Amino acid sequence: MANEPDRRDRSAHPVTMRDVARVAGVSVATVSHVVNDKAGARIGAAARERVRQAIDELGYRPNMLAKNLVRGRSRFIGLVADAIATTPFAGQIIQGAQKEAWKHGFVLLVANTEGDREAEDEAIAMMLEHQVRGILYSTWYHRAVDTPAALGETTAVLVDCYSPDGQFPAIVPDEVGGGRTATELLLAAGHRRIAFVNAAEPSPAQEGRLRGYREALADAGIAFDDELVLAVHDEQDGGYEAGRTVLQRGATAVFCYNDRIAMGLYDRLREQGVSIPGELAVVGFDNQEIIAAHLRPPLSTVALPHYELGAAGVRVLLGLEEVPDGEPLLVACPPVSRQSV
Amino acid sequence: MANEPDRRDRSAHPVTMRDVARVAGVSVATVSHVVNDKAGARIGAAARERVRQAIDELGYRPNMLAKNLVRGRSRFIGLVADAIATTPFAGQIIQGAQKEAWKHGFVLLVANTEGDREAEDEAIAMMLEHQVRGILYSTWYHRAVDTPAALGETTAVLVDCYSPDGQFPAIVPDEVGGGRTATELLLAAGHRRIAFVNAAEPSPAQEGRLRGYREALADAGIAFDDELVLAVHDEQDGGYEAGRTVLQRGATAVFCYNDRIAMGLYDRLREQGVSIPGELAVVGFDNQEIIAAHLRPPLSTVALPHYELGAAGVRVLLGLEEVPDGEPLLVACPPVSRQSV
DNA sequence: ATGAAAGCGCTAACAC
DNA sequence: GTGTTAGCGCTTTCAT
Repeated sequence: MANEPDRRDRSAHPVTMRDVARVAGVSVATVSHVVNDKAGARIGAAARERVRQAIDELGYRPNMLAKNLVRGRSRFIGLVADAIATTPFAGQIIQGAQKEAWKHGFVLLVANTEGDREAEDEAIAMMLEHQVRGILYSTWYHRAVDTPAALGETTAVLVDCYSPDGQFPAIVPDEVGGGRTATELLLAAGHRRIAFVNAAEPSPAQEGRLRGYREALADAGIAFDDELVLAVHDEQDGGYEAGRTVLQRGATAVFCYNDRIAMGLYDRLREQGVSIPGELAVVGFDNQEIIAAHLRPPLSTVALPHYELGAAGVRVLLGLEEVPDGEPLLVACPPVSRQSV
Repeated sequence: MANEPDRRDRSAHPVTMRDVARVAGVSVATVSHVVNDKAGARIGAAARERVRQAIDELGYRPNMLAKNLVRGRSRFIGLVADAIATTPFAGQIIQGAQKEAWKHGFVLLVANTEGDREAEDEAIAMMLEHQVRGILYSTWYHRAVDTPAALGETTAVLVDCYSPDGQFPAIVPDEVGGGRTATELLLAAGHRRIAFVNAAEPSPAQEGRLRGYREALADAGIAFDDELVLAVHDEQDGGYEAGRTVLQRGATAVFCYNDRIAMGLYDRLREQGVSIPGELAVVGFDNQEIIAAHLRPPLSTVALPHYELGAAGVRVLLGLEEVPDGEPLLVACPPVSRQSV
């Protein structure tokens, strides 16, 4: 009785509930009941035991396709992203969404579209055909989007983006709060002449972070000095160029729009032999692990909450969390203190 | 006839084939045939047209759950990854896999496990229940893995990792070739004293790249000098420390085990005022976009082919591509020339 | 406490 | 050419 061939691992998986029922000497209904631990149905301990045994004797696995079909809805959540490969950000969104989805018994269907409208439509159609419970539409940086029409056919939630017409619930980082946090990191260290190297192109981040910077300054009773805010076009190169100006204008600290700008700035400072944070304190934004944690000295920064954005996205999608009226839901950007302040 | 409410976008999607059949005045079989453009079945142009019209009048979408159920297999491919969020690498694997899967009409089911065995088992079980066609098991850096038992229940392919017992087909980067490529980049620029700052911990990458380095040197008729190969433990910090030694030993070029080591090395060189590539040429490895493309000067490096790894993974899984006997399939690491050589 | 039967939306023979 | 029919694996009344 020990050298029976083990049926458990054949590739095709034709072990159905009926097989289990036959082996256990019960009906499929009974099997269904014990498999799902149905509350209402009382099954005798004996039968239950026989079923359990048959199940692992045969290596039975429920067939979700059938299960979902009969229930009319699947337990899939679609996630369409515009740039999975280019940044680590999308990965964090996926990760957050996946974990939260799992927690509620859902599975993620992922599609990358590279921002191509046709690919998006195709992805959404595919998800709809799979009867997804809803779709998370996400971008890798915070911005306004023009959503594909097909999104309207299901429950959709925008992640790290928003539609200007407020058609869908949206979840975005709190840029203003983040700008404030970054500035406060510097303020708390006693700095009063704090420069801000901002991006040049307008965006929710560019505007929001600036506003946060001004608010923090105002709260600290420091007059805003626009000599101290610079706008750069490139990231690393811009930071490098801005380095000199910042020094000339007598700043003792600088808040960089993002970590990459800080990275360029570091280069300039190193060349000029100015020490961080001794002679100039710097804080970044984004918390791009690869950069921030490994610059010399490690960069204090403010994190973009991508993981949380993804997680909140599924919560909202599942109706577990509310979003304010027409407004996007704001997720806080927490400070990450390292050694540059 | 114009103010009929548009049924197209109600969230629940109860428009079935039967509805279409009724509206078009045909049978469901006919609808099925036109929807699937069945080769064998000849449908009259008139009926075909009526069906088409009914379809978009009602906003009908096929129900994949039902379709897959009746066919016995789904068109899902599972991808289990150990670190989606921490590096951009996983994103590239996902992206490659997703695109290739799509091309063949498959959809990706993604699960992140953070390397936790229990999470892996759960993920695999879930995928199996969804009747996936197969599973891609991937890691974010090239290494040997001990595969979860449940993988054996389906077709599995290892991506960026391999099982020592060769139980599953595996696809990994060609580290030796990559090491060679990196070295040749330097050789081609006329360098003869080329240092190699390697990682200290043994790994396929650590061993393979070193071998490639030696082979390239040998091919160029340059004697191997072990004074010129350094082993560092940390990445950025290690590179920084190694900088001095490299200079002392009279190297005119250096091949860094990865871009992060190169990043640390850059810092040291900048401090000592040595110019790149004028006084010292450097090449990295990995092609971590964020770092390599934005260092000053931009770093020449060798790319890890994650995208291709993922794509090849699904091809192998689908039986579209063969892997050598017990060996992993090697994917080339192409050079990326920027300005540090 | 357990089983019979209907049916989820679709495909695939096989009739007509 | 097009319709009829029998399931795919499962859940779920409703009987017994």
